[in-house]
Amino acid sequence: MLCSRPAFETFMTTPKQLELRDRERRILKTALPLVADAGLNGLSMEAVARKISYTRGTVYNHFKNKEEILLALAVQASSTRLAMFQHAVELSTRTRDQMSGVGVACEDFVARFPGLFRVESIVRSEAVWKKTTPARRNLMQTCERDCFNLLGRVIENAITAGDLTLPRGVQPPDVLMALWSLTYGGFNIAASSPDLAKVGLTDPAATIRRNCSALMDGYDWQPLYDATSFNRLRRRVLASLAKNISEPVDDASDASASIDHSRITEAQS
Amino acid sequence: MLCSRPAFETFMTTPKQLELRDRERRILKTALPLVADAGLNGLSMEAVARKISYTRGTVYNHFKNKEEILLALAVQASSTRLAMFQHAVELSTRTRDQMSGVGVACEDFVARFPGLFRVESIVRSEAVWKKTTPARRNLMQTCERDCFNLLGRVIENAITAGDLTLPRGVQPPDVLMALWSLTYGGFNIAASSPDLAKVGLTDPAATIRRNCSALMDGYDWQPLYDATSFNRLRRRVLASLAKNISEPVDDASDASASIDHSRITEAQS
DNA sequence: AAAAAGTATTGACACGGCGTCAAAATTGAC
DNA sequence: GTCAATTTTGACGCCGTGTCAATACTTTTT
Repeated sequence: MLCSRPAFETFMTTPKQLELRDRERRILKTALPLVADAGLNGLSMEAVARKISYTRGTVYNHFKNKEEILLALAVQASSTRLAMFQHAVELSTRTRDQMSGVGVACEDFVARFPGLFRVESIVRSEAVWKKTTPARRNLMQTCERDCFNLLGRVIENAITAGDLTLPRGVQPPDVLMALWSLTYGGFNIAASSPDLAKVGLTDPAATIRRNCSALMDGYDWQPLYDATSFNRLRRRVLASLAKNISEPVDDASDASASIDHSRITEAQS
Repeated sequence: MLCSRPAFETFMTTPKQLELRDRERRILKTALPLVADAGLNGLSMEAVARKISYTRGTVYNHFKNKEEILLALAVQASSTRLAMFQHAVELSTRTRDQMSGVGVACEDFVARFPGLFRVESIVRSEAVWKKTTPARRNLMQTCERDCFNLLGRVIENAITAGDLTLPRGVQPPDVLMALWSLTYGGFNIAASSPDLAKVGLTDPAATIRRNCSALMDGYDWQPLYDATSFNRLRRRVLASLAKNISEPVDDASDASASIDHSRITEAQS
């Protein structure tokens, strides 16, 4: 996905190689539901191996440990979200609509790939970094930075276009952090507080939507929120995402370093 | 803490009983750093038992499994935060200051008890609920609801006092959710994205502070943000919290159902 | 087409944590 | 000091991890 491999064509594509790649996809596909509904402990090399009818040893040839699998899933999550954000940005010309579109994409991501969303939270909260390879960690960080930069650019464009004027002392990253916190925090709360309805929050996603709009309005980002046009934009973005973005587990085509770490060097700070 | 036991005085306080209670505190005190720096997997009954110089069996007499320990820690986190929020609210008369004070308290909580904050995220993201007893789960939910209600009341008071007028379609819980998302999401992002500084966020806590103020300003919550008076309020709240709120692990005095579940009934939906 | 070289797969091993339970030790009431 | 009640213990069976030498299979070489 994302950074497409230089068109090398048949870069080592013996039948066996293909089988291995396919198995890697199968491993991830198998692992996702395990993590999604029982957390990191729900994922075991044992269970994955059994489900794909191989021995544990074989799974260990693909991933050094279960944290690597988790991180690989997190990379899928991040890169899928990034693709959706990019797509959403491209669908509009006005900066405010671009950012609103990103919000819609975010909501769509959570709704369509709840497992991947869950994985992201787990990766964030648990101590997985220490056990993973630098290669995959970098992949993850690159993804996150790309995402941050993409949205950062939208905000900067808004400023140069005159749609947005930040008050003294507030920088573009601050605004970005606000929107990011609102959606990330919001969806996390929504996903983990079963009875929000009891305290008056019947439709958390709608609340998050409104809050993001309120914040952008608060910063006077033009054109200000208007229900009708927002909903039109929303439908447009959702339709386009549905057409263009598919289940990420099907294209782990370049999960990068996968075979070559049978014996990986430990050298790293 | 919180709901103090009816002043029964010496309600079963043989020396042994005291020893048991004390041990419960020791268990939690021992467990916290384990969870805090290695996640749920870093916490093992084994390790806890060793550290307090008892056998695993004894620890199992106090907590049915490690998830119960985690949840007990989460309850401490929640109730401590609630106490801090209540304290912050009581320190001001104007509703805007009360809510700003809560923000300060929130920041103070994260700064002073990072382990407890970490525990909260883990409890949220991992599948612990299924393995815990209803009693403790209820304790947790009560705590969270109390917190929600406390802040909800502040917002409602703001409306009746005329400090805040919500636009059509926006309810008090929505505003609450916004502030909650901003802080919860923000501190979580700050805690788990090591290099925010590289993307221009050198002081995440300050950013979160600003964002909350911006949001309240966006809703035109009077009196609007003013740097000088905000900082004065902030210092006042911090000072008072430092005096009045202490390390929570020292007073697990009523960790409720603790001894009586040596053999707990499994009956529950 | 057969042998050699290179890979992938396996299953057994040592280890460590979980949760249970009957037996032993301790406690506190009389 | 005795005895019933409670607490503590350690050993058990189970499951998962991560490693590795031996085996099985591919691919390349001749």
